[in-house]
Amino acid sequence: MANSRLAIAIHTLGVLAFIGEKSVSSKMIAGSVKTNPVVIRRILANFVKSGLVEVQMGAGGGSRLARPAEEISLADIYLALDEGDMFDVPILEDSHQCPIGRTVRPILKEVFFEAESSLVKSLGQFSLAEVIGQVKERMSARYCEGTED
Amino acid sequence: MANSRLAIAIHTLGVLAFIGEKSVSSKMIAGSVKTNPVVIRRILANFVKSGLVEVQMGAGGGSRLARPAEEISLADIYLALDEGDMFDVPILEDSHQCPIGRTVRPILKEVFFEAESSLVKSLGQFSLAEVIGQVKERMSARYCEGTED
DNA sequence: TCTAACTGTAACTAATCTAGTTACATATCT
DNA sequence: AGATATGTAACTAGATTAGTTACAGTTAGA
Repeated sequence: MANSRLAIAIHTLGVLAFIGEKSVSSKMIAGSVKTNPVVIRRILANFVKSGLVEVQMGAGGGSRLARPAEEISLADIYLALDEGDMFDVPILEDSHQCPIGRTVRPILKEVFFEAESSLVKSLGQFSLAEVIGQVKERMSARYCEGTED
Repeated sequence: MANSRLAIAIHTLGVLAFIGEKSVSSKMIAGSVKTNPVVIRRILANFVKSGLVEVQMGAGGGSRLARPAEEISLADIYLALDEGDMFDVPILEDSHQCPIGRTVRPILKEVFFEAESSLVKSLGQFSLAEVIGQVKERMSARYCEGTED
């Protein structure tokens, strides 16, 4: 498995947080993330829907955070992407011969729901502001050393 | 996203736990899970590698748990599947123009590692025995009522 | 020792998902 | 009007998953 949507999403909002008040175009963000502007716009559409981002169309338009980066957690970002369940549990009809197969699904559903909730809770402990804060720290440290790790 | 491997894997070990001492063929398990025996054998191969299951080849062979179901947690099962990172973080070369892009990757790696650890920890709170115990409970409840939910 | 019942694994297909891309209608500023 | 944005549909390429067939190797038991 491996899905880079969450990483791209956080990076995208990170750019908005970094820039601040000004509107940023999807083209600029795409440059930072190194992908196509349409990919960025698709992700931004999720954020508009969940109220994390405000977008302005037309010349000089672009997007910016709808609230301070301190008040946006990584859980907010993850949930805004609306990716659905992390683990799938195949449906077996009631007519299925094996009683285990007929019975185990709701139990697994519950367990997976709890596991995914733990993940979201963990993501909720970090704010976008903290992530950007760390980026700034490392950027300046790197600049002073004049070298990469 | 959606991956049913974990559900199939737990179901598979559940059958082994349910049967107990006797060896169970991949064909039988496949019948319960409603899939192909090869799919089951592929998953069983992961469990053999991590020591959760013992397999015997040849006539009358099959697989069984290598230790009691009480001592197998859902985290053990998840980790045995060896699915790699849940979230990918694209690599941007040091030469990449945007400093955010160059710097954010290790930070996201850390955050995602913690989030995934929380998920594993949550899975670790359930044992295979508990899952099978609940299956048995619901099976008998269902039998008594003579109807489905 | 032969046979039937197993596993291990390679190879292929079909379905699904993600990312990337082009294209174009629509909106907005100057 | 013209330049600059977004929104979104449509297509392609690549990766991944599940399902399937096929077959070599292993083992128990008649």
